[in-house]
Amino acid sequence: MLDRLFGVLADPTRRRLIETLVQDGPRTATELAADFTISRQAIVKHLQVMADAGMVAAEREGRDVRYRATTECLADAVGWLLTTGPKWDRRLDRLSAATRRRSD
Amino acid sequence: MLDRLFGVLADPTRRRLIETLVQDGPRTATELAADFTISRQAIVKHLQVMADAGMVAAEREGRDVRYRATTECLADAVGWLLTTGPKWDRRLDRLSAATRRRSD
DNA sequence: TGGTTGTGCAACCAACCGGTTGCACAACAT
DNA sequence: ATGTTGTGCAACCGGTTGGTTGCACAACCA
Repeated sequence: MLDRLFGVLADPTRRRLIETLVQDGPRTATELAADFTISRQAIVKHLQVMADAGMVAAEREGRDVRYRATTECLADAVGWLLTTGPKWDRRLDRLSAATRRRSD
Repeated sequence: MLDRLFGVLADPTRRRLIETLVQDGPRTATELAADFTISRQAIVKHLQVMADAGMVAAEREGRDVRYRATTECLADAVGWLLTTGPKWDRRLDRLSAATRRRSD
């Protein structure tokens, strides 16, 4: 799970895809491809990897497939950073403490 | 930078290496190799990638090379998560707010 | 000095990855 | 019914990656 999550985050194209979906809302692969230099199929491949990691969801609308950024999927990533990080970096320690204090 | 950082985090062996170094303190490659099933050279390769990402530092002591987890290297990773995440997940939004409030 | 132990370097391998192209098929518009 | 447009699938390609083995060399120990 963490593997796929961080794996997605490790690729700049994938980060850009996420940012786009988060800022501009759900888009289809062909729409997204217009903003990128790579082909639609390459985009689709990325989106499938991302869907596999639980970071986007594919929703069919007639002929189109609209991809939406999935919320709450970063919990594991942040979780790992905040459990391993503190012993490591005092700044993260404070951040981790802040999380515990403000969690609901 | 983010690429290499998340790239390191995406590999379970590398995460285990980090956890080991963080918890048990600096270790040499041969020492580490004893706790893993893979060869020393494989460990060294991982450590080099991690050093390249600024997550560990290699320090020579006579014949040995001791690897130490580098502090403050997660700043960029956490930074990205906390800038992109908030628009995405309300829980991260609160966390981000907490960071800004408590930063020094 | 000679043996032991740790590191460094290089070659090699199979598998994976990011990307491409080509084409079939499904759905919409006219 | 026909043309257009979006999706899905598969093959293919070069580069990277995680791992191996073998060996040379440097440093410590006796």
